[in-house]
Amino acid sequence: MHEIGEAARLSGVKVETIRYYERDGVVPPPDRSASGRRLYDSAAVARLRFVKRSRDLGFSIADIKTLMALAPASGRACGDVKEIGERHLRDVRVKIADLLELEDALVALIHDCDSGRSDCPALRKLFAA
Amino acid sequence: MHEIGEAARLSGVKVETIRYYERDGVVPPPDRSASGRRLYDSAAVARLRFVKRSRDLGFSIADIKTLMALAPASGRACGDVKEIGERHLRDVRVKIADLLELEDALVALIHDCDSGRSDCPALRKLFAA
DNA sequence: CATGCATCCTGTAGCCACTACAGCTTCAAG
DNA sequence: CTTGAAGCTGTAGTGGCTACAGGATGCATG
Repeated sequence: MHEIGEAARLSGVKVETIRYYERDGVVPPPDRSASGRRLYDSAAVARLRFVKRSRDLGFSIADIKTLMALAPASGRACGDVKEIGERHLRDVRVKIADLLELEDALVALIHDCDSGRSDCPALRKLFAA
Repeated sequence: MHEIGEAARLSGVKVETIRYYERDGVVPPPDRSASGRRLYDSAAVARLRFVKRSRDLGFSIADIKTLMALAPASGRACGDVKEIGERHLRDVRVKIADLLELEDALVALIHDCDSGRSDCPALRKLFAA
């Protein structure tokens, strides 16, 4: 059994964030010690790690709740997981495409800028009709 | 002189967002009609368009405030603008790199998933120690 | 002149996923 | 027995909007 600080160290989720996840219903409320401190067993720590990994992969809290609910299920689960993953993958690819366009636009924007210039081409472009 | 709705149409910034920008100090408070309605001249509309373009390019509100302040200045301005643009460009490139990694990780995650499977490899990976 | 409807106004609350206090209690070490 | 770290609850703040509620105004029609 681990107190919240150790659970944080073991899972990579910060203490405040763990409490937030509990409030938000992402993870179930853990047992408490006689004095009211949260006590996490290894399954609870594994759940926190699951949430951490999923967040690092960019899944929303809503998606993670769904994934957590699917975890103990069987049969249909894997297809549902795949669907969530593929939807997220599509979102990520859209974001990448957007950012690549953005990159080009930014390069073009500041291309002719120079510290000595009195008439800034970037500002001009941003202000142009 | 345009009321806020027309200013919104001309600039591409939504009505509520224009009011938010005013509250936040991104754009100065415009003149008012006798009955208290906001009235925007073409310079004010141009400022809104400037903010819109900059936001579309991913600049933060804080950066946009700086850019707006630099706009009327001369001499040093263009170098400062370039600096803000380059910093933002670096951020964008970091985000692109992160998302490309994420893309790979997601592909790997759901690669072996299938709707018929009872043991989901994605969930397994997320739960793994 | 009255009615209706669009548009405007202010002020406040909600979104996401945390993060950061304030003010308190508990626990282990010295 | 004191000190300091770590725990607790509850609330407010972050960015950049968005969405009401509840009212006033302005313009076209009957």
